[in-house]
Amino acid sequence: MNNTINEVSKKLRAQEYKLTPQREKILRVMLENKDKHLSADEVYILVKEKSPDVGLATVYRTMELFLDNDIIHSVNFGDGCKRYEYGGEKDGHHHHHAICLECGDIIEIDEDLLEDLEAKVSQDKNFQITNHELKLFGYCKKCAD
Amino acid sequence: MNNTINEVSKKLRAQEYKLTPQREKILRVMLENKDKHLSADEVYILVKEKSPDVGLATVYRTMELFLDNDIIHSVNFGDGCKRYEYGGEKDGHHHHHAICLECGDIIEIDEDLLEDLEAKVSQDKNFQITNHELKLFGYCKKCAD
DNA sequence: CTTATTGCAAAAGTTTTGCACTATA
DNA sequence: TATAGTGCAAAACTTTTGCAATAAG
Repeated sequence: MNNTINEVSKKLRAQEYKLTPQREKILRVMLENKDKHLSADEVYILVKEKSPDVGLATVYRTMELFLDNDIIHSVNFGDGCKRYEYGGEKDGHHHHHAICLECGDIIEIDEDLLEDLEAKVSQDKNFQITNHELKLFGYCKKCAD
Repeated sequence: MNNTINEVSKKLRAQEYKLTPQREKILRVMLENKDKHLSADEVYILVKEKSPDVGLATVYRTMELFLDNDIIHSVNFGDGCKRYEYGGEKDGHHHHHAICLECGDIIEIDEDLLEDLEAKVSQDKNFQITNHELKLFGYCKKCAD
């Protein structure tokens, strides 16, 4: 993890940004919650637990900075706020989500499986695809009728 | 179009809801903008042009009603607000979107092409899929390098 | 008449911004 | 000591809600 933090620090410095103590704390929270989809407020609460003197505005500004520098990416599940996950867009196409309409559980789908579709769209529509986002809605094992 | 309005009216009455004049005006705006993705505020502005005495709260409440009754569906492009499009979820899996990162253009993709992927996910994860949402990001013909 | 629906204004929730203060190179 | 970064509070936006007035069966 410290290795990752160093890499991020380097990436930021390359763009003349600093990895300040606050930003590092926020980054640590993102790394410790790689599997979750945290809202800005949730990040804020988690950061506050260990460092009570970090402001919510700093969290928002840091998320924006991390997004711009491709350190995190955001997803929107339509629940009223943006959610963030460690890992940039340019790290390649990332995983999909299956969202249970009953219990709200989110299942990660690591396989890609969109190559054929993308090939067709790129050809038919003359659209150069750099990334994608797929959400499947339905019912998980527990909740299926 | 009047035909569609009658169908919606029937659908609502079946659930003991009325197609009030306000709701009909909102529905007309949705029908006149089938190809667009309107925010609540944009719908409000369009409705106001012809009927200045309709309130924004009514637009929000009507969108909720139309969503519940599968008359419209919503999409979220991460720009700070929900967007709505005529046509329900249950009308079958609907089209995908290719979003140009340069000019913001949204290209509709009518083909589905996700059957194989869904079959695999449903089997591997034991997840019963009822709908999906796919966004492709990249560069359109005009903007491609 | 009785109940659903509406408009308005207020409230709630998320995100952004202005500004004075602080840390840091 | 310049400049980037921060915390706080205020503002901006989207969405929801309470409530009295209205409309419609």
